[in-house]
Amino acid sequence: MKKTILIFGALVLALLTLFQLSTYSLVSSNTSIEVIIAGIAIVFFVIGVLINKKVLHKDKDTTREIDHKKIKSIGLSKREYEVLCEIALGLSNKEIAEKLFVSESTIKTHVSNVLVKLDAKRRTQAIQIAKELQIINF
Amino acid sequence: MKKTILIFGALVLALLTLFQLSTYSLVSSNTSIEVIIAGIAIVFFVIGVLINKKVLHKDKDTTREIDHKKIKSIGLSKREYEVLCEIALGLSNKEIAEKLFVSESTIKTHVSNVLVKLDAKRRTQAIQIAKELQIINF
DNA sequence: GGTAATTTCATACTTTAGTATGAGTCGTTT
DNA sequence: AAACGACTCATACTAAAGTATGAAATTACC
Repeated sequence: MKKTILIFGALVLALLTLFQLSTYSLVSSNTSIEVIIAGIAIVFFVIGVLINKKVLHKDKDTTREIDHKKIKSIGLSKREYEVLCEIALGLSNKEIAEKLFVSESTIKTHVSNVLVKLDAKRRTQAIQIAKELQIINF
Repeated sequence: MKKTILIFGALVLALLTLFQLSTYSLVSSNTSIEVIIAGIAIVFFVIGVLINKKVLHKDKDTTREIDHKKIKSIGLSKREYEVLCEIALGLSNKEIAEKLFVSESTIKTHVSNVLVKLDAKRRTQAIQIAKELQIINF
């Protein structure tokens, strides 16, 4: 947050400098009017694009980044979360068991725990809920 | 596409007019230099923001809009697609049957057809595949 | 008007998913 | 050391999901 304020302040300063420089150049008539105006136009155009990009980029991030704090607050263990991710990829219990080198019984236990903690009745519903909680990537 | 070119042309024209107007105002000294520069700056800033917004908006649309043509090319019927969407929402066959006012048998038939057409072994995998094909919203 | 595709439903069956319970192991914490 | 949480596994069971097959009604299309 402090960084943002600092950058913003520097930007304002730079703009004021540019402003003064422009008026000075015009008064002293060292440079042609068109060049100054074109320069101003380009600079502000770029600034507009950059600011807009930053704002929209933040939006995209918040909708795609996974919320690790929420995972803990829900009470999902590391292994349970792993299983949840594999479920979301469309794997069966047997396939998950083979992928994680454990028995299918173990996966069933994990799945049951995940369903309880996410308050879901089925694995498909768990996927949906996990997505809404921004716990998994989609 | 023609519309875009037309708008772009109009924009360029408007900018040139503004440009000429600015230089004229400066030469005739009817307006203060600062006001003109500030005006130019604001106009180009806004233009930059708008253009950037349009470009990024298009990106978002392409990643989120569902591909109706692909649904047809896969061979999914209207009802089968409906069922697919309900599956993605995490509903069971029974719940889907109640929501669409048909029997569970019917839903099972539709689900089987969907799985074959999407080349999926399970409904969870069907969700994943449908997502990759940009057939359903996520 | 006939044909094809869609939608509907049923029955019987196999497979997968999910629940309940109990228990052993391992690492951490107190 | 004892207690705790996380991970593992098994067995036995119930519930859903998915397959196969056949068939009737509806709709769409030529």
